[in-house]
Amino acid sequence: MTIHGRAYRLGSDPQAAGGPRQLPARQTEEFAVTQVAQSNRDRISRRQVDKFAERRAQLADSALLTLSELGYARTSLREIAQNSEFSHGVLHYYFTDKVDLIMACVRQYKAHCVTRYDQIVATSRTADELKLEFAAGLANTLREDAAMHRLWYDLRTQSMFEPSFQADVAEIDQSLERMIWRIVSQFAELAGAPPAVPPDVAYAIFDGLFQQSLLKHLSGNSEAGSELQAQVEQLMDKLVLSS
Amino acid sequence: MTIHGRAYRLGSDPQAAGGPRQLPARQTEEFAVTQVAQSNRDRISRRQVDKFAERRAQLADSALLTLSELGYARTSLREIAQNSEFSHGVLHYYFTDKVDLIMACVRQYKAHCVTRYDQIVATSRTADELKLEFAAGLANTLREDAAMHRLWYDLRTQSMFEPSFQADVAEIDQSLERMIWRIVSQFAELAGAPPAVPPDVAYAIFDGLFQQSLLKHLSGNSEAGSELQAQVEQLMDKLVLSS
DNA sequence: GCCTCATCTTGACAGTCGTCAAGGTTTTCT
DNA sequence: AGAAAACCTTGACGACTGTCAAGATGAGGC
Repeated sequence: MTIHGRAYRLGSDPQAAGGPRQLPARQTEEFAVTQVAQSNRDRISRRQVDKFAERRAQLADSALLTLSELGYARTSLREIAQNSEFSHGVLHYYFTDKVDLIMACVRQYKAHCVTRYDQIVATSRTADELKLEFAAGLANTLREDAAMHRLWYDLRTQSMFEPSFQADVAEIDQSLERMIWRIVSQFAELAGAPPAVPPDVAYAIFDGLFQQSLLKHLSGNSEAGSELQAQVEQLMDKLVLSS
Repeated sequence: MTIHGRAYRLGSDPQAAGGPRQLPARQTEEFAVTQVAQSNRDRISRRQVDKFAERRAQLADSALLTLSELGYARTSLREIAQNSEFSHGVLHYYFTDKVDLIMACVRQYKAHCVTRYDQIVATSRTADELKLEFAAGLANTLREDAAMHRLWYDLRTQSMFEPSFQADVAEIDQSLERMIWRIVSQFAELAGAPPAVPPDVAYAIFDGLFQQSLLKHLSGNSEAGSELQAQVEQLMDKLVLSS
């Protein structure tokens, strides 16, 4: 009756692959259950789903560390498991396959990353303040989270070869574009001048700058961070139309 | 006496790993050879070196095709050999290991790529002409050589993980930066205004734009090429200081 | 307390990987 | 022509890969 406990992909639910066992899916097939038993079962299965999703997140988090250290090409499931507190079998229990795991990692990454500058956007009172804080924030994450950033570029490039990565990667890329646009448009508003470039161009510019700086930083150039900071400060002004 | 025919890495020669057999290296150890015999031997070994380098180039070319189709993570030496007209053993005859092969590919790529716009730079008579031709050229190679470009981004990202890739990748990236700068500085000169950004920023901007467009193109957006073209045309004017 | 099911470990499978050695084939030199 | 060296093929090795099944372990509901 019950699948003996392996993760499986739910056709309808593209996200967290639907809880432990197929309990939530099975409910609809059940016949004649009392109202109270039904709601009881709901409560239970929801708890199970939560636990399942929690461990998935925990494993994805751990996998992110390994991936960011080795890169996609050199990371095996066994290596990921070894850097977690579980054995390699668990991965196949919580993820249908490697792609499923990697995608969970990508989504986990997004959660960490995408709201990074919203605080700055919300609190900055002048265009200059926003510009300086943004530049400093970029330089800081370049230095602090270099490994994670290179993983993002790695996975994004993988999506150019692996169609199964495309959808999720594209979605994150778009939310990064929106993140950048919140900054640029707010900067333009504070400066009292319209933006000089559309959202996708603004994102491409900062993404290109950041990637170049990351390359320099990871090849041992310790000035890459402050250089990026200066570049961003000088560039921001050019992204709004001066009167 | 003679190594039985395997490729080996020469400490002094970082490039094509020094010819067939160790002949060129052995000459210095020889004692008492007549002048004519020496020059004769030179002629011979040079021909052998040429042949050796030729086949290396041929194999690297073939490998580039496979790599650009599958990406670094999914390309094996056996797959590369299968897409060439040789067996998998030859690769180990002409290349010391996988890294050696990949680096040969990267250098091969550079030869194809780096002078792409020099013709345009040399013949354009006005700033507008240069701008339009450059934008059209970028859009064209985006469509025609998409697979090769994604491989470049793949390998460049690999260099963030693999230190053995760093030197060669950095060198190519710098010559790409110079390529872009030849265009921008010539554009500025024709426009009669100084460039608004330094070389590294200019390169980062176009690289970012191109990479975003490549992502869109490879995910099925058939407008990516013409969008890139329009973006570049609009952006070029902003890269020189208007009076 | 038992019983059930979720969870996790262990071990194994069929492949594939990079590498290398032995030997056959072709080219080159004398 | 014969010898030597260069070139290429074949087959194998140990290690590693993703995946999966069988079973141990543990917690929760009755």
